[in-house]
Amino acid sequence: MAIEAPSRRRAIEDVASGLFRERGYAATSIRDIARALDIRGASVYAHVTSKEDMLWAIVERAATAFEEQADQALAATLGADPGRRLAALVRAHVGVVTSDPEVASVFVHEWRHLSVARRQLILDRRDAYQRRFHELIDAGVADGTFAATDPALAATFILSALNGIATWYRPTGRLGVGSIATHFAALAVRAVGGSADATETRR
Amino acid sequence: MAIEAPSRRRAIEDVASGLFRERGYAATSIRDIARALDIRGASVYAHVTSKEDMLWAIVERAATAFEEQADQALAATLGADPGRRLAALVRAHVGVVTSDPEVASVFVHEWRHLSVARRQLILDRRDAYQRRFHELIDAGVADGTFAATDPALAATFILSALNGIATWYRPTGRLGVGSIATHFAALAVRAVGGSADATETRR
DNA sequence: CCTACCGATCGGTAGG
DNA sequence: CCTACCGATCGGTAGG
Repeated sequence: MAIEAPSRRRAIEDVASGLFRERGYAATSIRDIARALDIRGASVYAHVTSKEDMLWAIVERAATAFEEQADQALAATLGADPGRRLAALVRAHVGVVTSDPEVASVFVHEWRHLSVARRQLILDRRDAYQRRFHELIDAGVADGTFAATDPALAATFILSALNGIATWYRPTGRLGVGSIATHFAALAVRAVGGSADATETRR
Repeated sequence: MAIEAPSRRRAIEDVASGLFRERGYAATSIRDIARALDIRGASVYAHVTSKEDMLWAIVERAATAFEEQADQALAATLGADPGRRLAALVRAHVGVVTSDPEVASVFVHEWRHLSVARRQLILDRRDAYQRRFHELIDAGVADGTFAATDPALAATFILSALNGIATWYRPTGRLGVGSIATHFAALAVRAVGGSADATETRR
C-alpha cells in the first residue's frame, strides 16, 4: 500500500552525497553518514563494502546521467545549426545538475578521492563529455555561426560555468530551473559569438 | 651572497597550498606537509599554530590579491565603457589565478573548512568581490552596451568560468597567460552581449 | 627542529 | 542492524 521505499543502499548514497557536497568526501566520516540515518557506523557496512565504493557509485551515476542527457539533446537536434545544438546541450547539462545537485557536485569535485584506476576511468569519460561541447563549437566556428575562438578553451569556459551551478543551486532559490537553463544557454551561445535567438525552445 | 630565502612560514604555506590544491585540505595531514619539507610533523608547529591557521593565511592572502587587482583594474578604466571595464576585471582575475594557481584554488574550494567565523568573513568578501562584476554588468545593461540578462546570474556564470582556471591551469600548458586572459575577456564580454572589440588591450 | 607521546577519531571486521 | 573491538592515523603538546 505504501509507496515502495527506495533501496536502503540508495538511501545511504543520497545521505552521503548530501554530506559529501557540504563538507567534502575526506571530511565526512562513515559515522557522520550513519548518524544522519540514525544507525551505528558499523551498520553502514551491511549495505556498502567501503567508503570509496559509495563515492564510486555516486560518481558513476552522475557520469551516466550527464552522458545520457547530452546524447539525447544531440540526437534531438541533429541537423540543426550549432547555436541551437549548443543551447540544447547546455539545457541538458543544467537539467542534470539541478535535478540532483548533490550528486552532480560530488561528480564535479570529489572524483580525485577515487583510486587511481577509477579516477582515470572518470577522467576519460569527462574528456569524452567535454568533447561534445568542443566539437559543436568547432562546427560553429567552421560554418561561421560562431566567432573565431579557441574551441577547447571556450568549451572549458562554458563547462566551468555550468558546473558551478552544482555548487550554488538550491531548489528554493530566486530563479527556477527553466529560467536558469534559458539564461545559461543564452550566455553560453553568446560567449562563442553565436546568436542568442538560436537559444529559445519551442513549447 | 645567496638570495634571501623566503620566511620558513611562507615556505610551509607554499607547500601546503600545493597539497591542498591537489588533495584537498581535509585529505592533507600535517605529516604530509612535513614530509614534503623533509622535517617531522611536530616541527611544523614551530612555525604555525594550527592547521586551520595555515588555511586561513592562504585564503586571506588570496582574497586580498583578488581585491587589490580588481580595484586597480577598475581604477585604471574609470570612465571607460562597461565592456572595456569588464574585460579589465576579467584580465585582473586571470592574472591573480595564473600567478598563483595553488593559492587561488585553495581560496575557491577550501574555505568551507574554516571555522564558522572565518568562513563568514570570507563569504562576505567573496560577495563584495562578485558585486564588482554584478554592478559592471548592471551598468552595461542600463546603457545598452550589453544585452538584457539577469546581471547576478551573468556575474555568477562568468566568475565560475574564471575560477575554473585555478583547477586546470598549469604553467606548462598549451596556452600562455596572456592568451588565456585575452580569450576569457572576449568570452565573458560576449556572454553578456557586449562587443569583443572592447576587449583588446593596447600594448 | 627533534623524540616521545597524548586522546580522539578514522575505516573496517567479527560475530552475532 | 547491533556491540565490541582492531590497528592506523590524526592534530597537537611537552620538553628539550
